[in-house]
Amino acid sequence: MATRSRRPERRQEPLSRERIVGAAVELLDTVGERGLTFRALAERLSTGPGAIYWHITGKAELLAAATDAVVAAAVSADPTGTTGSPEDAVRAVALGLFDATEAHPWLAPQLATQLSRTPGGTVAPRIFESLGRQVRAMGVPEADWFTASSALMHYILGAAGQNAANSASAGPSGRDVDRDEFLDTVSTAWEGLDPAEYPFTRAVADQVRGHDDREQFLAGITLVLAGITALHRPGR
Amino acid sequence: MATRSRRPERRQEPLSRERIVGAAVELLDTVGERGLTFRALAERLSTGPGAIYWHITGKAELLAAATDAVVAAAVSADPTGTTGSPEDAVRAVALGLFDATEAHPWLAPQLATQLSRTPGGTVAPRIFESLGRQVRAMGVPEADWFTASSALMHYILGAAGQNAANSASAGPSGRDVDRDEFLDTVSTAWEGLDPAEYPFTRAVADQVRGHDDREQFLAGITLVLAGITALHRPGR
DNA sequence: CAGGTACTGGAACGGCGTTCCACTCTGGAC
DNA sequence: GTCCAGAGTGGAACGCCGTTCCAGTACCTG
Repeated sequence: MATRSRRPERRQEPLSRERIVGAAVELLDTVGERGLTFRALAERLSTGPGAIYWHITGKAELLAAATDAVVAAAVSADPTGTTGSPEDAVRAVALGLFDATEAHPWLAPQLATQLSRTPGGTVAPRIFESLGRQVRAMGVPEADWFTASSALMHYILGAAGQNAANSASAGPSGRDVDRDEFLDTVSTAWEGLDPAEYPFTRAVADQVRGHDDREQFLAGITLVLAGITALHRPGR
Repeated sequence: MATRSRRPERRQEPLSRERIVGAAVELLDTVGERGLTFRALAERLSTGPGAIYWHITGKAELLAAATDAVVAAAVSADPTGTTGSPEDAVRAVALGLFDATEAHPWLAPQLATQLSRTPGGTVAPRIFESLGRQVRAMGVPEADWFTASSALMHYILGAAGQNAANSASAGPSGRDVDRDEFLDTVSTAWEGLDPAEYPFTRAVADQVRGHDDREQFLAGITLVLAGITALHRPGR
């Protein structure tokens, strides 16, 4: 069966950069960053560690490629019509990244490492472009494009990084329970801080309990957008 | 010399958590994150790897302690009088962290990893407290304290993480040159992107060249502060 | 069918985090 | 002054990692 003459299929499917990166993402999602080893990756691909090095330079490139693949999918997710305002489009991009960091808990630290160690990479321009277009559409003057877009990107990356610890393992139903448990733990820990040194943190500790990360994240976006409007929008 | 009877000094100075963390920070600063190994640390402390484990659980705790030590020093740096406005105090805290990530290039990725993996740690409350007090002083109503402080913290951490790649090795004089070279590289890379996919990024590419990171960072802070004022300050 | 090239995968290397344990040193009991 | 329990030390060893090496295989070209 299948065209024998054209593709006799060496083994099953030839190894390729794409297949390797895909397997790496799966491995990261299931067993975490420490579980991604070349041996485990080789076993999953039914090959040896050496074969992988023909397609990938090393672990750094592997992680970069995995990060890039996930980010590319996240920011290019342009689901329904783009009928909304530029502000809504910014929110959509931001939420795409936020959700990606929740779906892939390894993403946030990896993003930070990537961006601070290899700023010439493909990840930063991808995010920057998606946000910048909307900033331009908001009517911000060209001189302020960079400042406004950077501020948005920095807030998004900072916030996404923070909120990535929640989704515990992979409970399909117990997710909200885990979340509440987690927030409760943090809240309790903050309430137990030294009153002399942490009066403010203690005062807001119970605002943490039961709050919605997504909503909180969006509130921050709104705040930054308001700042852009207040400072960089000429006509008012 | 010295009181022989009281402290005969076992070797020179007894090993302690403090001494270990201090050496770890020095090692991180000089040879980078990959250079911080238990063997190198042991050699620097004139001991063996095993002795370190009596004081520190493992590498994770070592990195957490090093991060915490640097952050604590950064946010508590309260130099001149606090006569300025709360907004200026926010800027001071933010710059403290910004400068810390420049002085310790390993800090930014470490912060992200720390905060997303161990949010109950001491690092987040430290930063949150410093910022939150000023938010309160700005007259933000209590219900918005958490949102405003979080937004500030997220922006600061996101931005600090981004800008940490610049200070190359340790050139005492050639720092600005390195900076300009680095920005030039990024700018050139952005100009070389596909015009169809990255029109916006290409358009702002030369704004990157020769800009001042610190100034840019402060512009973002101003932007977030403006958002807070616009949205959360009752009497406008 | 011969030869070259693209690709494979198992074996091996150096170095890492961590554990183990024989040992030293020290303060308190008698 | 003697002794001892236990805190503290540090070198050796273990298992696993990223990476390299290379003999071998499968495919394409002529």
